Amino acid sequence: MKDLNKIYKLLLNQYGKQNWWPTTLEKDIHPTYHGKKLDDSMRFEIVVGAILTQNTSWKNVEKAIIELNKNKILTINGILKNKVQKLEKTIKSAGYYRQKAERLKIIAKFFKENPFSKLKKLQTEKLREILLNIKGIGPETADSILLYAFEKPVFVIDAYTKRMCHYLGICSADLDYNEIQKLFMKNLKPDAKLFNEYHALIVEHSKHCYSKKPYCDELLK
DNA sequence: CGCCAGGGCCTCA
DNA sequence: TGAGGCCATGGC
Repeated sequence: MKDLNKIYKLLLNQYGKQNWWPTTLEKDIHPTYHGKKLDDSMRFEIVVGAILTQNTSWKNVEKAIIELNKNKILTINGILKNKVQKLEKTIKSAGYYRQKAERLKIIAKFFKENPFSKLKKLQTEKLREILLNIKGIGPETADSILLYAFEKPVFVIDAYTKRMCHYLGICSADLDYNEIQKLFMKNLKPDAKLFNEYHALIVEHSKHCYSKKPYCDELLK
């Protein structure tokens, strides 16, 4: 069995750097993050994307984010000022739009009351706990926010990661979120840049190998 | 037409 | 605590 560091090297070699969090920079509509230092508006956009992409393809999320930006709703105050019905209409393409509109309201309120500058000073574990107590934020969304918006070395586990690990014989199919996360974090250097790329590479690789059955992974098996 | 997409909440044992 | 139902649009 290949170890997790080896798998990373294979994926990086195959697909190259992913430079997440992804944006539609070619459309020149919202800010580009590539190689830039994150500011708070960028961090918030990442949080919004993390909510919208729950069980949803990024393509559909991208449309919703563009619509939010066009309507000047892609900010904490924008989300707070607009009616939930307006939010629902704007993010419709992302699916589950009623739930997600409500969730955006809740997280906007949270980040209004708790600025990034304050939250950044908290211990990662403490911040994770706080995020998990927000309605609409589960383990994957919390960890995506920690890793991509706060740049904390937290490994994000998603359905693809579980599928891939099970297929490769790295873990059993029913291993729970925290256990499989530990598996990655114990075997890798705690480096936010590494975790950022690794998770993105797993998603990219899985779109090729783990989207439709029967799964077939010539690269890693 | 059916399946899937970068999940999470609620309910009910 | 864990399995199952539910949420919903768009691509293929």
